[in-house]
Amino acid sequence: MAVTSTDIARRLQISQSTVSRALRGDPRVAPETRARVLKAAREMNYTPNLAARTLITRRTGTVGVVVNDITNPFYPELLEILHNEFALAGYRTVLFNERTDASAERHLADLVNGSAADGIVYVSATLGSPLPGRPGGVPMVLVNRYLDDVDVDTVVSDNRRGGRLVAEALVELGHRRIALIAGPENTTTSRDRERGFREQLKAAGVAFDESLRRVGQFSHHSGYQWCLDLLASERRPTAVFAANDVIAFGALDAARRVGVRVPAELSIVGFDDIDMAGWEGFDLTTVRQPLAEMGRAAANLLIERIESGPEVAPRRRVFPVGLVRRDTLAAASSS
Amino acid sequence: MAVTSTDIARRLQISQSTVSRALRGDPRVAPETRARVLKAAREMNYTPNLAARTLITRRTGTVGVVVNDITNPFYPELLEILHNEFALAGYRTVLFNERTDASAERHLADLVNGSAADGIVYVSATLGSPLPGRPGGVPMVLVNRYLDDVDVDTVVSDNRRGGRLVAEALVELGHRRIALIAGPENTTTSRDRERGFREQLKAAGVAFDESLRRVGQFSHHSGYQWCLDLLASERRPTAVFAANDVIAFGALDAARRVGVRVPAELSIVGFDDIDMAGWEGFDLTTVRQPLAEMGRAAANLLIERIESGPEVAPRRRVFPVGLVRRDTLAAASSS
DNA sequence: CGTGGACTTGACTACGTATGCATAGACCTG
DNA sequence: CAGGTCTATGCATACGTAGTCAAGTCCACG
Repeated sequence: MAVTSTDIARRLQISQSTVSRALRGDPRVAPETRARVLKAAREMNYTPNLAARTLITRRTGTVGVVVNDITNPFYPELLEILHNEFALAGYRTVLFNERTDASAERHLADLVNGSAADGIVYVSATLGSPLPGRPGGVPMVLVNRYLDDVDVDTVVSDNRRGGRLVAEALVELGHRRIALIAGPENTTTSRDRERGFREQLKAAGVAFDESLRRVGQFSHHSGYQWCLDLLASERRPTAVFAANDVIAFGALDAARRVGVRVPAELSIVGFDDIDMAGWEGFDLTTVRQPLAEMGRAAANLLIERIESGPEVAPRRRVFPVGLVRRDTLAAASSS
Repeated sequence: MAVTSTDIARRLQISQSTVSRALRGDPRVAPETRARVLKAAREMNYTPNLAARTLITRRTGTVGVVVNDITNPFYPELLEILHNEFALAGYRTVLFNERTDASAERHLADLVNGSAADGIVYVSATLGSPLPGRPGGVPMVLVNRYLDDVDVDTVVSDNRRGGRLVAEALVELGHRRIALIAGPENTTTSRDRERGFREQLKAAGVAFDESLRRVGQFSHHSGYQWCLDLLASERRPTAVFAANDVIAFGALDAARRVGVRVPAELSIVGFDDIDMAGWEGFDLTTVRQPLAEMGRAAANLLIERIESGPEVAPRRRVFPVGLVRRDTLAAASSS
C-alpha cells in the first residue's frame, strides 16, 4: 500500500541505502543520483515511515505535553505557545489531559520508555504527584509549577513576588479586610502566591483574617461559590485576591449576582492575565506573567535536554511578573 | 538502556517469542510460564516499544485531532470529549492547531502515511481547504463542519435549524432590525446558521436589512468591533445574532462599552452554548448543540472506520439543536 | 507398545529505515 | 604506469516486536 524507500530503489535500479542517503541529504551521494531519487520520491508520493525511523534512530520527533484541565483557558494559551515553538523545532506535540487520562503518570512513562515521545512538558505538576520515572531518567521540564523534592528543569514565574504586588497594591488603597480564594493546596502556584501575599501584608502591618480564606479548585465555579459565601458573611471583605483569573471571574460574577458593585464596594484581583482578563466584561486587575517567554523557554529547555542528555544540571528559570491595573481595583470603601 | 522482550527472554532462559505471546495473552502459553514472564516484566520495568509494535502491526494507537485555534474556548471543550472518548478506546491523541502549524494538510498526510496516526478528526475543515489525501484514503471524520464536495464521515449539528430558531424567537419578540455578525464565509457552520436564519425571517415576512450584516472571524475581537460599528450606525439594530458564542461575548462587551443596555435596548443571541455562556457575566441566550454526544459519535465513527476500512459508505450524522433562553434576549424596545 | 492429538515452545522472518563496512571505479601523482 | 586517494554505491545488519511454521513433549487410547 504505502510507498517505501525500497520501492523507489527498485524503480530506479539502485540500492535502498542510496535512496535513504539521498533523501536524508547525505553528501556522499552524487548530485545527479540525488536528483533522480527526489524526483521519484515526489512522483511516487513517498512518505517516510516514522515508526521504522524511530526504531533505528531512537528519536521520535514527538513531545508530550501534560495539562491539568484543557478547558481551563490558561492552558490553551500556554499550549498554543508550546505547540508552536516545538513545531518550529520539528517536534510534534501529543496532548495529555490529566483530568481525563486515567493514570497519566503511567501513560507518560510508557510513552517515553516505549519511544513514542522524546520528552515531556509537565504543565501542571502537583506536589506529591508521582512523576514518570526517576528524575533525570526521561527528558522533562516542568512549567508553571515546580516540585520541591524533584530536581528537574523548571520554568515558572515569580509567583511569590506576584502575591506581594497584590498585597502591596491593596493595602496602599486602604484595604484591610482582604479575602483570599486560593487554589488547591498541593499546587506551588497557589501556595507561593499566597505566601508572598501574606508576607507583604505582614510587612505592611496588616493582619490577615484567617476567616476570610477559602480554598478550592482553579475554576469559575469555585470563585463563584466562595465569593458568594464571603459576601454573605458578617465581616464582608472589601477586596478579594483570587489565586488565578478564572477564580477571579467567578468572584466577579458572584458580586454581580448579589448586586455588589465592583470595584466600588469590592475590589478583585486575579493572577495570570489570560486574554479574557482584558475583555470589557471583566476588565480584571491581575498579575501578568510573560507566558510567551515562558513557553519558549520551556520548549528550548526540553529540546536541549533531549539532545544533550542528563549530563547538564537541571536548571530553574524564574520569570518576572507585574501588576496589570484595570477596572476591578479601587480604594477601599469606607463601610 | 530500555528493557526489551528479548531481555526478559534471556533472563528466563526462554525464547523471545514466548515472552511476546505471554505478554499479549496468547492462550497457547503455559499458565506457569505466563506467570513467570509477567513477574519478570514487572520487576524489570518492561515497556513495549511502540515503534517496533507499530512497524509490524501497522497500527499506531494514535489519532490526530485538528482544530482551528485552540484558544477559542469551543475547541477545548470538544477536544476534551474527543480525547476522553479515544482514551477509553485505547487511542492516544495528537493535537494539531491549524493556526500555528504550517501546512497542516501536508503534516496530516505524512502522519497517516508515515504510520504515526491511524486516523484523523478534522474539527475545523474549511470549504476549499485541501484535505489530506483523496477521500477514503485515510480514515477521517469531520466534526462541526462538513464539506460539500468531499464524501467522508461527518458529525455536525443542525446549524440551519439553529438559525431558524433564532430568527423565530427574535421575530416573535417584535424584533425587526436584526443584525447578523457572521463567521468566515468559508465555514459551513456560519453559512448554514445564516441560511436558516434568513429562511425563517423570510417565512415570517421580515426583510433582512443587508446593511446590518457583518462578517469576521469567530473571535471576541470580531464581535466587539462589529458590534461597536453596528451600534454607531444610523439604523441601530434592536438585536444581534452572532454566529457563535465568542462573537456574542464580544458584542456584549461592545454594548457594555458604549452603555447600551442588554437586553433592554439590545438583544444578543449566540450559538454553541459553551460553558462560559452560562456564566453570570454573560448569561447568554444561545443555541445549544449536544457537544458531548457529537464528540462521542465522532470518535466512534472514526474508530469504526479505522477498524473496518473504506468499504463502509461514509455517513453523516446530524444532531438536533435547541434554543437556550437566558438573559440577553428580550422584547424589542419601541425606539 | 505404537500412534495420534493436544499442548508448549523455539527458530526464523518480516516490518522500513539508517548506517558501518566493503568495493569498484575514477582520478591523481610521481 | 603503478600505487594511492577520493567518490559513489551496494551489501549486510540492526532496531524490537509479532506471528508463522516446525518440532518437541506428554498423555491417552486402541
